[in-house]
Amino acid sequence: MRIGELAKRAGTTTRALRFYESEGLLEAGRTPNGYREYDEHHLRLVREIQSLQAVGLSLEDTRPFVACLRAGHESGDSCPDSREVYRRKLAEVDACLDRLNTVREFLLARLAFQDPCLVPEPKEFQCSS
Amino acid sequence: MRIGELAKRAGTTTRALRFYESEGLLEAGRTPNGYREYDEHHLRLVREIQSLQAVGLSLEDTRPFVACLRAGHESGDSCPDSREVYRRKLAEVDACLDRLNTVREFLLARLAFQDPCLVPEPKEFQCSS
DNA sequence: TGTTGCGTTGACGTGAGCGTCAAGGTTTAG
DNA sequence: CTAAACCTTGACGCTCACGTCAACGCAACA
Repeated sequence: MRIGELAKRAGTTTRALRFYESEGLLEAGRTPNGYREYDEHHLRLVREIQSLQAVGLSLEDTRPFVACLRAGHESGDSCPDSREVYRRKLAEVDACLDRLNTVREFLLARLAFQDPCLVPEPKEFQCSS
Repeated sequence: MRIGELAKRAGTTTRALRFYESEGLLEAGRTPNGYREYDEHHLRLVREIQSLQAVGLSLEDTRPFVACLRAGHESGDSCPDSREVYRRKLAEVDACLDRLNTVREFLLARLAFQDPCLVPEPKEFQCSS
């Protein structure tokens, strides 16, 4: 199938697919006229990437999973590198939960009373996912 | 005091202070030679902005607090607009906590077993703070 | 007088993951 | 034959809160 169809079937855009390729995540074959050519295996890879992104992993973090699938494993997270990414992300999530709970307490307190002196935190504060 | 001293006392940079001014958050006076001129009140405003940013509020969100202080209130969060920002942020944080807990469960499950089919979520997923 | 260290504006860079043209070639339907 | 609907590469845009020059003016000290 060509890029438009793959995009449609995966529920994404051609731009995203070309971007994945530019990042070395999705190597496509080419037809004689230069069009990209994909198969079901590619669809599987794209779905894997999407699932992982939905959990908050960066594109870079999906790399080991894609490699794992391309290495022939039936699931992308059965390789050590993938599991390491899971562990790292879990730690991030835990830290983020702690931080957000603190923030939540702060907001509740501020909405309840007034003026308890603001205490700026260690600045290392970035929770996203 | 001039911009360098204010930056030092607030623990920030001159670039940030100029940026706040360009955003209309921090209006400075000018000496005859064109230098910006600040006082203790400005320092208070900068500290307010920093505290709020540390809790995960955007610069845009700090606007009502700054306005509240400039309106003469002793605390920036005693005005209705400020409290509304708190409430909105609290809702965001709650949604984020829910989402992160889901992600956490997912990661734990994946690290424990293998291969339970990935379920991509509603895509409206962005937790940051 | 020269140097160092302040200040000024302006403009481009950063990161993530694409969106959105631009300017063309190809294929397909009518 | 032609127009629509695909495809190609390349390049700039977007968000956010500044960082980092560049090129210059002003001030203080030896």
